[in-house]
Formats: sequence, structure tokens, C-alpha cells
Amino acid sequence: MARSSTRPTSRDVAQAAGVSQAAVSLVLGDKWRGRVSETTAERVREAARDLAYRPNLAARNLRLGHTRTVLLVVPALTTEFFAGVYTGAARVAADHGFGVVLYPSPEGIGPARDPFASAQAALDGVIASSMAADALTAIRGDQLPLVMLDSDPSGSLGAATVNLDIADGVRQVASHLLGLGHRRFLHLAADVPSWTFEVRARELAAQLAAVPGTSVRTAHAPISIDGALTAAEAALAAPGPRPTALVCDDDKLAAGAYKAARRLGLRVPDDISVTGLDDLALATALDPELTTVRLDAELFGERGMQALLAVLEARAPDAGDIPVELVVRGSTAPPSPS
Amino acid sequence: MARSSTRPTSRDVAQAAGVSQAAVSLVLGDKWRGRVSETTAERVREAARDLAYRPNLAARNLRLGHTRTVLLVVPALTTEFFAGVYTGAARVAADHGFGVVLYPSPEGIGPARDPFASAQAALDGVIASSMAADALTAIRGDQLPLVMLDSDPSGSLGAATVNLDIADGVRQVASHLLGLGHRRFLHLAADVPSWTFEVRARELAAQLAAVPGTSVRTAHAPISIDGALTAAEAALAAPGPRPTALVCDDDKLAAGAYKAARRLGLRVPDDISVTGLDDLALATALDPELTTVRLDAELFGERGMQALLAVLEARAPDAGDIPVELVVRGSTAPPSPS
DNA sequence: GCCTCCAAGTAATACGTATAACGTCGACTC
DNA sequence: GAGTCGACGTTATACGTATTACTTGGAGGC
Repeated sequence: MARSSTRPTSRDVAQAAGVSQAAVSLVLGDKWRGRVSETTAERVREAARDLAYRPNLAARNLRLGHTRTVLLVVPALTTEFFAGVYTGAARVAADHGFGVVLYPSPEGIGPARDPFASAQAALDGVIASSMAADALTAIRGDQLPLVMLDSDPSGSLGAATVNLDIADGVRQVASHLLGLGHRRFLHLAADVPSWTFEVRARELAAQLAAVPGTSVRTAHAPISIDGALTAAEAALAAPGPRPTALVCDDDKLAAGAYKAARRLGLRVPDDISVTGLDDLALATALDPELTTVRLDAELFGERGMQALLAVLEARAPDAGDIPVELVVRGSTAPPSPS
Repeated sequence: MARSSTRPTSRDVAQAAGVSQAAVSLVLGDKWRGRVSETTAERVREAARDLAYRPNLAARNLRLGHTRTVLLVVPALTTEFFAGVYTGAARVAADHGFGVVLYPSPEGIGPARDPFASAQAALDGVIASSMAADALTAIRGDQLPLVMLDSDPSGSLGAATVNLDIADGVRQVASHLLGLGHRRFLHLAADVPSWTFEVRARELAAQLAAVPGTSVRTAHAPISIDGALTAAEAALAAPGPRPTALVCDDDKLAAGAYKAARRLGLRVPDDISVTGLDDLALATALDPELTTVRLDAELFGERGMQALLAVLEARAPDAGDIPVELVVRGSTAPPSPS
């Protein structure tokens, strides 16, 4: 009770158990086989329990030279998607005794543009979404093990990459809509410079170009319901034959597209088919429910963390993109004969 | 280049600058006024820059006895709400040189039921949502400074609390619906044991009890769109006069209620008015847009972090609940004359 | 009876930092 | 010219842990 004000250390435990500090470390670190008798070990464990002893992580990290903590850099948390990525990454991390610290990218997160300063933690590695591009230069400065999420595999300077098979998702969307008979498309694209959106644009163009008689226009919008509403309304009200299918870069944009259609008196899917990408909770809250591409955010996070663990252990990370799946719901139908 | 494989330490910087390690610490810690000449200081800074020196946080934390890192315990991240709380808390934290580590509660986060083990960080304090109740006993074990979010002020054992004025939100909803003429209510309640939901139930009952001729039934549902769909459909299909107003504990439940109404052939708001609580992006994606209570999640997080900083500095945290605001949209209307 | 060896620990040390306590050297005072 | 003082540093130390060496008291072999 002499040191009741400060947290107990391993030395306090040692004193309480009548052993040396080294013995405490041995017992609690589970390295005591053949070094400490079972009875003494039990005495130590009991003392630790009585004092509610918790090892000082800072000291341990210093001694060990690593922290079992990694940083996850994401563009934002405002959507379930990256929340899911975090959850998946944190689960795998916990299974391996790691913790995950989050750095949601700079827009308004404070004066510190430096992800390492803001996340006050000593780190063993970094997982970064390519959408948080502004933080990346700072990250490359530190030579920490790095895994990139949804990033150009050929352009990431040797960092390991883990990607969703977005291109395949877009193929499935295009195939679905073409199969229904659509030929006039509008692509509602995210107004964000990122590889993952480039892939959508490129792949959609490629798929449609392969079918004679198709046309496609593109409108750009910030990733928000209201932003998409404005952009989609303008694009749909433009002169010329109206598109019959509206392919959106993600579900939020699709929700904005619904509102635009409503304003213009168009009915989904009778007058216009709409597709999304993500399969957020939003997708089934819409009326009609949204045909979209399901991305497994948690699996994405898990694979990201697994890849980082592989890098840390100097193993080769698993290769192969994560498959995605088209979910057909009520927002797509054959075009009405005009 | 002798130690090129390992990260440079302050001693390396000292050697490169031709000074002692202490001088490096002084200069980089900005405590050198009157102790080191300007020219020497500049030489040190230059050496640090050249070597891309970053102080070892583990060593610093050990020396300083604190980590400037706090833990945020939330029930889940799958909705924007707690993502917003995190964002707000992290912003204030960053402004004060703190970092925030996240612990989304146990459902499926791994074998470690212990938030401190899972978040591999040495902590200075904890902010915990009362909805993550299962983690709380573990948290109380450690005598860390604690701030509770949305928790019973009288029952939180002396921990500081920061609350949204949910009761006032419910009052506004009740007043709005009563003013429109509604008398038969259905309360779609979250099936989660938490103070914040108890407040909703209690306050709604109190408000309606004050008006003669009102009736209210209650249905419980897990907080998910599909869960709410099932519960709401059953409740609305029950015998007896149908409620004309459906008060939901949050926006997700309201989204499920929309689907239930649709299935039963009821139109919102003509046949039934619906209200939510949260004002997620979901609220304006619904058709008609949802009348709901806007909670400022980021402000909530900011206030939580401010309160924790106050506790850490032995100041009294700001008192007073955070005001909320009814947002009237298209999902509420006078009851149709039956 | 002496050497060996093992069980059961302990003493000592290093990790990288921040800071308190301590030099040293020149200029200035009187 | 002795004493004082400020400017500019340096030396030493502690934070709490994990781990590598070392000690010691016997038990067993021959």
C-alpha cells in the first residue's frame, strides 16, 4: 500500500510473491518451464491477480523492439465499407496478438497532416487504402512494412497489394444490363482520383465497346447522396435520347440517382435501370431495392491484415484478387420499348 | 551506414551532429532556449532530417509515464453514428497531441474479450459507450480515467458522463406527432439493453400519457433493417385498430419499418407516419425522406474527448447534455380520417 | 567422498528517451 | 586579479520489462 497511487509493476508483484522480478517476467511470459517450480509460479500468478497487475506496454515494447500494433489508413469512416475493413483487419490482428490503430485521412482531422503523429502509437506496419492518397508520401518516408489496399499492383513500388476484383464486378454488371437489352448507358462516376475508380471506368468502357450499337455517357459526382443527385439530374435532363441504364460507381451515388430520377418523374426500373457497387445497408433500404455488386469489406480487411502479417514474417502474401458478386434486385429490368 | 538496417536513434543523430544525445533531445523537444546555441540547434535539426529520425514512441512513453493515447470503446462501427463519434473524438485528440485507439465491442472481434489486450496500446484513459456494456467490467478493473457516453449519470459510479439530450428529442417527436393529430402510436424499440434506449421508452410513454385519448403499443427489434422489417410487419398486422404513427428508436429501424409498410400495402405518410432517430445518410435516401431527430455524432465525440481531457487534467468536465434537433421531412403527416 | 549435473531461481543488463545535476569557459564587475 | 555569472553543453540516471548469464543447494553416479 506504499505505492497505492501508481500502477503496480512487475517488481511489486515480485515483492508480494517473495521472488525476483525476473521470475515474475518468466512466469507471466509463460517461459518458466523448467526454470521455476509450479508452486512458485502459482504464487506469482496469485500475487499478480491480487495486485491487478498489468504489464507496462511501453516498457515491453521498448524492450522487445516491436509493438504488435499496425496503422490502418482509410479515406473516411463515414460509410460502412471502411468500418467493415477495419473490423476485418482488427479481427485478424487480435487473433495474432496485434492491435490496429486507425487513421482516417486528413479532411478535417486536425492540424497534423502526419498520420504517425496523429496516431500516437509506435507501429510495426501500415495498411493503407489508395483512396487516402494524400497521406501516402508521408508513409513512404518511413520505411515501415506496407500493404496497399485497392491500389495499382504495377505502380505501388514494391509494396504488397490486396485488391477486390472490381473489374470482374463491372463485367458482371455490364453483362447483366446488356443481357436485359440495354444499349444506352450513363456512367455516374465518383469524382475521386483513385485507382479503384479508374478500373471501373476502364472496364465499363471496354465491356460496352465490345458490343455494337451501345453508347455511354459519363457524369462525375462527389461521393455523397446530394452530390450524386445534382450530377445525375443534370445528366438525365440533358438533350438527346435518354439512357436506359445508369451504372453508379457506388451505392451512395445510386441513392442520389434514385432521388434524381424521382425528381424527373422517372420510375426505377421501368424508365431507367440503376446499379450500384458496395452493397451497403442502404442498398436494401431503397425502393426498389438496388441491384449492386457485393464487396466483402470485412474479408478485404482480413486479407489486408494477413498480407501485412506475411510481410512482417518475410513470407510472400497470398496472391489473387478477392472475388465479388453481383446481387440482382429490383432496380434493373429490361428497357421499356420506346 | 553502419546501422542502416535499424531505425536511427537520437544517439545516431547526436553523433551525426557532433553533439550529445541530451542535446538532441533538448532541441527536438523544443526545450533548448538558453541551453543550446541556435547554430548547434540547427545542426541537430538538419541531422535529424537527413537521417529521417523519428523518436521511438515506446521509449518516450516509458520515460514520460504517459502515452497520450486513449481508448474509445464503441458497440460497433457498422453505422455512421459511431464512426462520427470516433471522428470527433480523434479530431479533438489530435489538437491536443493525443491519439485515439478504437475497440469495437466483442461480437466477433476475436478471442480476446479484453479491450486492453486487443488494443495493444498503453493507455492514458478510456471513453466508453454504454452500449458496449460487456466490456465495461473489464474496464472498471483498471483504474484508468473514464468517460461514459450516453450512460445513466446517476448510475455510473462517479465516472464522468457525456450525454445527448435524447429525452428532449423524444419530446420533440411526440409533440410533433401529437400536434399533427396522431393518437394511436406504435413504438418500434431497439432490442438492446442500454440506458439510451430506456430513456426513449420512458420519455415517450411519459409524453403520451400526458395526453388523454392516446394509446401506444411497443414492438422490439434488433437494430437492423431486416430485424425491424419482421417486427414491424408483425406489429402492424396485429388485430385491433392500426396505429397511425410509428416512432422508431433509430433510423435503421425506420428503414425496416418502411419496408414493412410497403409489404402491407400501407403508404408513408398517408396511411402511417414514421419517425426515426439519428439522421443518418439513410434518412434522406428513403422515399419519402424520413422525419427524424438529428444527433451530432461528431460533436458527441468531441465532447467525450474534451471531458476525458478535463478528467486527465483534474478539471471538472463541462456539464450539460448535447442538444438535439427534430428534422421534419416527408414521412410524417396528419392521420387520414378513418 | 568427490565430481557432475540439474532444478530453481537471481543478478545484471539493454532497449531509447527526457531531464536533473553537474562542468567549463569566457566576459564582466569592482 | 579574484569572484561571479551566464551561455552552452555534457554526464548520469531512471522509466519497467525480457532475457542472458550466473549462482546455489542438493541428488545421483562411481
